[in-house]
Amino acid sequence: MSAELKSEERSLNFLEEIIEQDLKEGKYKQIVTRFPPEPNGYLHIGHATSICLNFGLTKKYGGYTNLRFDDTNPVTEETEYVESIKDDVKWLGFEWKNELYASDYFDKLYEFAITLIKKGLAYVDDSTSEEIATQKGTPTEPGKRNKYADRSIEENLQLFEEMKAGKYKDGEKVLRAKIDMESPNMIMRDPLLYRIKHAYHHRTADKWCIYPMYDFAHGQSDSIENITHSICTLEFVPHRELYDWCIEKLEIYPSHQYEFARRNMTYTVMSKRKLLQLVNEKHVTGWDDPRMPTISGMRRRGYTAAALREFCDRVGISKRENIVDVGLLEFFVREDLNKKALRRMVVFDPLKVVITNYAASEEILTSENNPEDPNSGTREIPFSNELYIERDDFMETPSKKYFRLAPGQMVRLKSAYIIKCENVIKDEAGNITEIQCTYIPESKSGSDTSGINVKGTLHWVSVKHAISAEIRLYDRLFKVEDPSSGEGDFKDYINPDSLQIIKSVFAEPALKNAHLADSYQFIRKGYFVLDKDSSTSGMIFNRTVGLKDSWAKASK
RNA sequence: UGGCCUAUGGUGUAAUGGUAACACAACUGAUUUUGGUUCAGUCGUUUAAGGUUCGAAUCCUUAUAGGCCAACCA
Repeated sequence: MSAELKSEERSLNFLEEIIEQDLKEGKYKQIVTRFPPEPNGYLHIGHATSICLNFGLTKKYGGYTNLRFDDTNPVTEETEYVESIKDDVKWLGFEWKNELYASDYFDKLYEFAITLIKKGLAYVDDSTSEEIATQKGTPTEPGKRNKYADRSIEENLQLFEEMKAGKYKDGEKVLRAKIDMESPNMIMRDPLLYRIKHAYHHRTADKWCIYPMYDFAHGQSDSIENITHSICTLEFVPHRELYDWCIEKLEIYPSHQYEFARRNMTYTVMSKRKLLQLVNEKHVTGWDDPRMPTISGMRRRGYTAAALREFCDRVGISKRENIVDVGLLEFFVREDLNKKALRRMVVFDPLKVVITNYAASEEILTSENNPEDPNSGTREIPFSNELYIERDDFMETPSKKYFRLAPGQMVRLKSAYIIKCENVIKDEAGNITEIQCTYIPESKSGSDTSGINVKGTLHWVSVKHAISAEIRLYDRLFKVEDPSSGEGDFKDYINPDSLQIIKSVFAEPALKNAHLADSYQFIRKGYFVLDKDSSTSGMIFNRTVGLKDSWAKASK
């Protein structure tokens, strides 16, 4: 409820303003958007921004959003990608009205091309790609039209028909729009509409050997679907002129294109080409490697859909170049997980503690599952006279602000007793092998009558009850904030320590029942989630994100 | 040497001609059986120069900086 209040207080972004204006003027009864991925890679956090935008807008203003695969280039597109994209959109929590494909419109698009030819607005060009590039001029010099532009409508019709029939090899001919070779906008210098590709298409198979270019497919697809607001990223701004030209000449439903700045994030890369490279060259284990900025990677890492949605909403959109701090995303992940994650105790680097005055062999203690959520219940934790604590929770000669265990000092064991360090045992090499402590019986958690106040509380695990698990600690994939902007190859900036594996940690028994996709907070350690690599023989946990650690910062 | 887009704290976004603000980050302090959470506070911003105006982050001009455009990619 307070979240609703907040969103109402929040001001409109420039697209919401446009839409509210359109609605006010009665331009549309409802708005229709689309999310138009090309199935040539997995979706990343930048796409999540677009998804939240497109689906969020129609949810807010009434209308619907289509999922449309922009599959006009058969050589890079695969069904695997189609499936992953659908999974990701669903997981993010959105429902599309129609699942569509640009390839659904290939017949229609072919008709559109014929229409343009008949209007004298398109021609078949026999030039090579090099010739076309040369004739196009440069941003500062106008281009020149070649002789093929003079072909008759009849000839163009016949040649285009022959292109479709497979009479020509790849690259032998193209269909171009006849617009303006001298336009200051390079896109308008007789852009290519169709090219020949004798390639198998993931949906139309071998039906076609000519395929429309983006500029001749996207706007028309929008138009066919009656998209009211076609939202894309800034690099398509110059294409808008052609987008509008096609709609005007074809006299079809006038969809309109609006552009916003793509989302960049620190310490990662966001282009599908680069991500594909990381996958292909095995710098990561796959598209869903938890270090990847992909939606599937983040999901596997333990980021929640709610956190991603909140991130997209709260960061907002604009038209300026940006690189958002990955720390902001991590903030929303922590904010969400703090409310939801069950608390568990896990010791990563064990140091044995023996309670010398503990007479019973063991007892069962209870602890809250999540202090932030009273409905989360409690769990049982076995306690005994032999425990593990974290090695860095003990210091033989502590610094002044060190609140943890040290000779003669007392600490609280979380949900258990206060203990006092009496003796330090070392091996011959001088390594600490064991800490001997006494406990304060009347300091039991929940019924503490000891009157003792301690500054530090430690997590712990009973030695004989501990279960084992593997832990994967992830760090940023790159060492620098913007790997793409530096000199040289972005891969030069890969962080060699982005994955640290701890083969065996000691966990409290309650963790045995961990489920995939359940998030846990390992107390004082961070948020973790069970990885799909886990088997019956061993559990593997991914670190989603660490806890804020002001002590680590202060002690530096 | 063409055209287009954009410039607000460290970062991301507001303010729509009328008091420059919110979140994150950073820093203090309080609370705390997680050095977590929570709470209170501090820090710091309109690229520059002109112009219009009673009044400009906002409108205009110029400059500067960054981005995009010369793929048979999207």
